Amino acid sequence: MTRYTKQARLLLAVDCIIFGFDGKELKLLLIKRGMEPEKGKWSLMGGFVQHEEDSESAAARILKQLTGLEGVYLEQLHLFSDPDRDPAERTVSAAYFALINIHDYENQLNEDYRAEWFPIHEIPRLIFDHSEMVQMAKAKLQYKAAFHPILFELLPGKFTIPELQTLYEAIYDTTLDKRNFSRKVLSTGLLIKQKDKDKENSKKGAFYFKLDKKRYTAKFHAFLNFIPNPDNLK
Amino acid sequence: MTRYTKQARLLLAVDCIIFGFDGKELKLLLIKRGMEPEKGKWSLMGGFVQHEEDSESAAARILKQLTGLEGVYLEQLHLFSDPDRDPAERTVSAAYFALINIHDYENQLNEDYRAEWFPIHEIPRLIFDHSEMVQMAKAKLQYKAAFHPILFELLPGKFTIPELQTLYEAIYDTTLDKRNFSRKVLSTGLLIKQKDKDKENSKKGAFYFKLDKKRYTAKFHAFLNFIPNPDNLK
DNA sequence: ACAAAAGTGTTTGGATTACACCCATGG
DNA sequence: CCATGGGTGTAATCCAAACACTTTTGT
Repeated sequence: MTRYTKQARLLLAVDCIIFGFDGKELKLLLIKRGMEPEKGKWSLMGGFVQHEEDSESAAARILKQLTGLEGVYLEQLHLFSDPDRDPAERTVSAAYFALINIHDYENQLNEDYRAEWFPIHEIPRLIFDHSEMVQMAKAKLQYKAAFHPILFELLPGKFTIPELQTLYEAIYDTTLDKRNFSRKVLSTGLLIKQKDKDKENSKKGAFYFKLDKKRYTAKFHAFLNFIPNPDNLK
Repeated sequence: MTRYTKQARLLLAVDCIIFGFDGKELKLLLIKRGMEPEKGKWSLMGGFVQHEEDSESAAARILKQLTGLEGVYLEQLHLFSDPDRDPAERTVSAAYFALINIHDYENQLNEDYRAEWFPIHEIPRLIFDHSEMVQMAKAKLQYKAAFHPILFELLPGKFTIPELQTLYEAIYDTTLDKRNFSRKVLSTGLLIKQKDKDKENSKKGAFYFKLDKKRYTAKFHAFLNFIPNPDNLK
């Protein structure tokens, strides 16, 4: 059997940039690294790709290890391959970003990792090139969410329009006109109005909506233009 | 020194999806694979990432090996990591796509690889998962070119508006209205009209334009909306 | 003189924006 | 009864699309 005898072998890791939204702020789930080097420092959740799995499965496995969640939105971001990125040994890392419903996650948390949610504007210093990964993930999320209805992945099954607007405002660090916003969102035909209201956040109460799963799947790649001037993104 | 002793090591390759434009058609540069397995079959140009280099440098090196070109537009596409993608040995591959000016390339060709340009609609069967890579690269090129002025990378330093339009039409397999197209393109302020004309392709002759490099760099990430209805892309 | 491609302007409809008031409720 | 946030409509503007004729010149 043929083998590529002269070539260098290396380690393949995956790291997950895990976004969550608590109704108010965009957050990132970080852990205290459990192994040397840099043990005890803040880090993205990661792990090594095993011999019989691809990097997508590895990312899903690792995400489940930490959060207990399956079927989460997970997308390959970038391969980071600087020869010196990990001082211990040549390791390249495929970064994935995940969008999770922060409420699903509560209670399921694997205590082993001492994970914590950090507001996106208060990310601590991270090991290796993880800060760069976070930067890139943020940029990609902004880019993608400007055109595709991806942010619903961050919300619970039932949500209100004002909640959704707060989420967009958090992602883009801006404020939006609520009349224009709700018109745009509703005009996509992706939302189904419910009979009940959320009374937590206001006296009047705001109607809940659910995603129309069929149309969501169908329109996922359509260009929806939620954001007024998507220039000056990257 | 710490090492990750229990983990599996593997090979990291890069493969390049090399696009070119001959003024008429979008093309892809393929080689006859020179090693086992699958020796002699059509393949993307690729190679292994060396111990002291990152995957970007490896892709640039490999591109130069084949075409002699440096400073080429090169962008990471995706990491392909199916455990069985290479039957010889576990190898993951970072795919990069390159946009080159097909005329720069002529004459410099490295004969060793028996490379040939194939029209994008007549790609032969490729080894491993290379067809999937090509598919993804095409989709990404379409996606990106709908918003960003990336296609100039495929043209020579001097080009005409009709040439540019032909290129867009080739990428999207469609036809465009030349009045609307030229207005849009010129309104970006990216083009500088030259004094001379191309007399090859018409009796009247079409004025040459050059890219305004400064503005091109500045506006590279802006949203230019060259394509009427970018829905139904992916 | 005619064929072939380049170049150019106007009109129309739809979409996006800006903007302000009323509604329902809990305290 | 009033403070708080939810919900809705309209007018003005801008942008994109549709569309046709004139120009140049090689043959």
